[in-house]
Amino acid sequence: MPNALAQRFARRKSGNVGVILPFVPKVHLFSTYYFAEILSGIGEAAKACNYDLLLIFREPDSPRDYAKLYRTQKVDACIVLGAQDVAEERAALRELQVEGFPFCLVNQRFDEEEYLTVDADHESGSFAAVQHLIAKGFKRIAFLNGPNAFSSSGDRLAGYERALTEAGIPLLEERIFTGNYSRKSGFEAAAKIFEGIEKKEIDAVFAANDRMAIGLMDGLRERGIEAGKDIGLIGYDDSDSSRIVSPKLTTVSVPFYEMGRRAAMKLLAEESEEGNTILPVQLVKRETT
Amino acid sequence: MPNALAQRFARRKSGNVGVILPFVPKVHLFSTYYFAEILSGIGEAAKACNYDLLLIFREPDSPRDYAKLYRTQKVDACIVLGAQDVAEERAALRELQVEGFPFCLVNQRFDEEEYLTVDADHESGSFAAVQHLIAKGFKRIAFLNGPNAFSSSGDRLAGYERALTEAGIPLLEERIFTGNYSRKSGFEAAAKIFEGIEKKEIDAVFAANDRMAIGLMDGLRERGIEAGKDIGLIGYDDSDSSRIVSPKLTTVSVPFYEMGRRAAMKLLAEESEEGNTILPVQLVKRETT
DNA sequence: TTGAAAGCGCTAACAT
DNA sequence: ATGTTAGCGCTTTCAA
Repeated sequence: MPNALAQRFARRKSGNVGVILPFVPKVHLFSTYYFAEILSGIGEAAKACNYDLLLIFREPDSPRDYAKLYRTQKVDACIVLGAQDVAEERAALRELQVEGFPFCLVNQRFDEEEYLTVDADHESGSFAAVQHLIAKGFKRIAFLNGPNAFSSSGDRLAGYERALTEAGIPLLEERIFTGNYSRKSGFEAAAKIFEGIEKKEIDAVFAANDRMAIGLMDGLRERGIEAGKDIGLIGYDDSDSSRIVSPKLTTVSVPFYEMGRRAAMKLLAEESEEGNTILPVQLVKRETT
Repeated sequence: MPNALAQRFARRKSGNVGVILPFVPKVHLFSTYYFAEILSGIGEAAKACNYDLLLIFREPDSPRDYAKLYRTQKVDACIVLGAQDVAEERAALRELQVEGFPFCLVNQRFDEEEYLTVDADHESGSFAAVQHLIAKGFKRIAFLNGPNAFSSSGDRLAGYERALTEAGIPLLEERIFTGNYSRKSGFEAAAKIFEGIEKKEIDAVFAANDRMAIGLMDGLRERGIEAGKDIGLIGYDDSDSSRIVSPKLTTVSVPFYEMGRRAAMKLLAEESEEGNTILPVQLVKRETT
């Protein structure tokens, strides 16, 4: 039974793929459907390619020294989850690129850069969601987006705008709200969105993820507004919660598991695709529309 | 910047803690609150002790050769999640013990064995849950348990029995049902439990986890029975879902994060406790009771 | 206190 | 094809 440590040392290959997990304050990290699915997908691919999975928990204070993982030979490649478009992240990723350390981003793009990326088509997903609301007769559609440090937020905004524009519905600044993808931020957005509903300026909401949509549902319910009855509501992710909540949430299904799998494949498989992969998403119609 | 591979090779220490994850068919593994929380807790402790986390995804067909992980020096210690009391598992763990390979079980005990273990007090949790139902005036309390390959299932049964016995309520075999902790199995149990409700033989249900409780809620709703109104219902785990579902589920909160952290500490910290650690759980009263 | 050197268990290059 | 050996980058022991 060969000693993997000696083997890897002699080969100068760690045999590990690192999975870099973002720090999510308060919420224990994996409590989100999102990471869980991606991680499982990565796990499948890694196993198939005979790699081990090293989990890297980022910390809030510590610098993002991703390159160190490669220099110390802890990993041969990394998958970066929850990367954000902020200066420090850009610098850390750029360093990897310059040094030739292989990595792949999941669900995040940096448009000017030529990074390996696996993303989902959030522009189309948002377009389909908003188009569905329009088809259901809603005309004053608000949008509760996430922080724009995530490319998916920009993609969703673009899809929202395109759907409205194609339908000839004016695009109003005051119908766009920003949360941080947490349930709490959705709950808090209910105050302002309720005002809009009262003033007949909002008759439906498209939220950028299920957790915010569910928080919003709760916040509106406290004010006597029932999603699916008094207003239309669509979430995003098709998480377990979207099926459990009542009324059941119309949402957009994202192939997170497959995204994780493909990201790992890009790094580890023999013949792998280059550049950016974009996977399709799908609207799932339920009771809130 | 020292080469960790060379360092570990020279020291004959991998610097890795393995986390052995059970294979859960169909359901992508982490989609459960349970593992997510435990894993985060392990991550915190591992980082504090300067260990890296190696994720080991078990496969359905492959044998449980845990010892190989140590022999090949992939890990220095392991935390076993979702261990089951079946022959193959017992043999694999016994081998680790005999060889002196350190490991810790989470949420599972093997009573005759002296393994390092971190568990929660499910007997007390179940007792409190059933006692609460009794206090609410329910008298014909059914129990939807999980498979008895898990020690927690046995613990919960014991708590259920003790609460009934102390209240002088007869223990009836036909009020005990078995699922497999999946939402689907809860949903399916609704058929038989509905019969019991119809016959006035059941007026409340204690389910061994939230997912089964929620599946049961849905199944009963299809038959016109509303949890919290027509029957009492208690789940277990205090997962996110229990708060999202409506009516909100009364449940038992388990410190999964802390359990993971403590398990890792037992293996990695300088001065660490021996044997079995049992952490308290807490009843969380919500709308279904 | 500082420095030199053997050796960890493999791989890979080379020689047979 | 098969066997031999240097060397991977550290740690640790032992000598100076």
